[in-house]
Amino acid sequence: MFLGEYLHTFDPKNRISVPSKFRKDLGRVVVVTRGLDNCLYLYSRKAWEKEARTYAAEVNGNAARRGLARMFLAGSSEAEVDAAGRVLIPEHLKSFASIKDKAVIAGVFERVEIWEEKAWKKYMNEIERDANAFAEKRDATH
Amino acid sequence: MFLGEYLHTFDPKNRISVPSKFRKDLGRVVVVTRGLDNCLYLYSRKAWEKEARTYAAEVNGNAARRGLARMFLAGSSEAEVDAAGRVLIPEHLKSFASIKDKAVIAGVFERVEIWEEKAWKKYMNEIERDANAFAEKRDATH
DNA sequence: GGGGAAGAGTGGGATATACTGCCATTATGG
DNA sequence: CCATAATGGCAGTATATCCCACTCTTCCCC
Repeated sequence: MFLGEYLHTFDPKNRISVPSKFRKDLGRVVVVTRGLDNCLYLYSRKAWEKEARTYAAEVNGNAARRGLARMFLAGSSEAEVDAAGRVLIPEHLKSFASIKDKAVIAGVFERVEIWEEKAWKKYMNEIERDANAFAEKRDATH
Repeated sequence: MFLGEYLHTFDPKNRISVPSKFRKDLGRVVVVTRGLDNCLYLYSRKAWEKEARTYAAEVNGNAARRGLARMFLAGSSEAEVDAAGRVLIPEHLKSFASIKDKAVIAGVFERVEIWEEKAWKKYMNEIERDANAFAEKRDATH
């Protein structure tokens, strides 16, 4: 279970350190992929496989499902957490999330998210402002 | 299981190198064929046979199935990965995908796809733009 | 409160490997 | 038999991967 938010910086080789509190649950092998709202998702190997299986079943589905499956699967990158607790993020994922060097790493229960610093702040401001309205909408679907 | 995306370039003789991470799973003998959305599919011999069998069962199906089956089966071309990790792509397949020299090689779980660089970028941009909407829709089915 | 130690986050250098252009050798066909 | 194309191999360059080193904070013990 991942909680909290951390501000870390990429080194010149596109590596970023995983918050130490997340390391145990993430394990040695992790998977990064494109996520919604222009952030990156970081999963433990096991958690990722669960997601991946549902997408893998859709690579021959209709255009929309096919597209999402490609975005998720081709956007995935398996990486090992190195001895210093860092993971390597491929260039195309880093640029997908518009990250230069500062990034927010946020724990969202069962997955970890990586956000461009300013995008995170902007998003959080909007959410806070609209929190009540969101709660109403969300409630309506249940 | 193939994951990730790579940008490689064709040499003057229509050969392109397979990302090193894909080589083990693809094996020495591979099959290239026409795919959906104007890209090429690349399979290991074994995986291709499995796909081919499902299409073969449809050559007498309705017009749409018949068409897909012909496109897939007639478009197939067997190739060997050479010692340097390259495969030769027939001219007619290369031009089918509108490839000049730069191509994106994407791992999509059980198959590999080869896209013209710009076509891939354009496609991904569209998917990204609509991703949230797709996810909403998909969510509604659960 | 101060000092020390341990852990966390960042940076950099060296070796290995991947990719690709080029050259040689073999096949092909006129 | 020559010309041209196709295949296979070599080697240089760039990139990635691994490992080591430093700083700063935090926590604990004295």
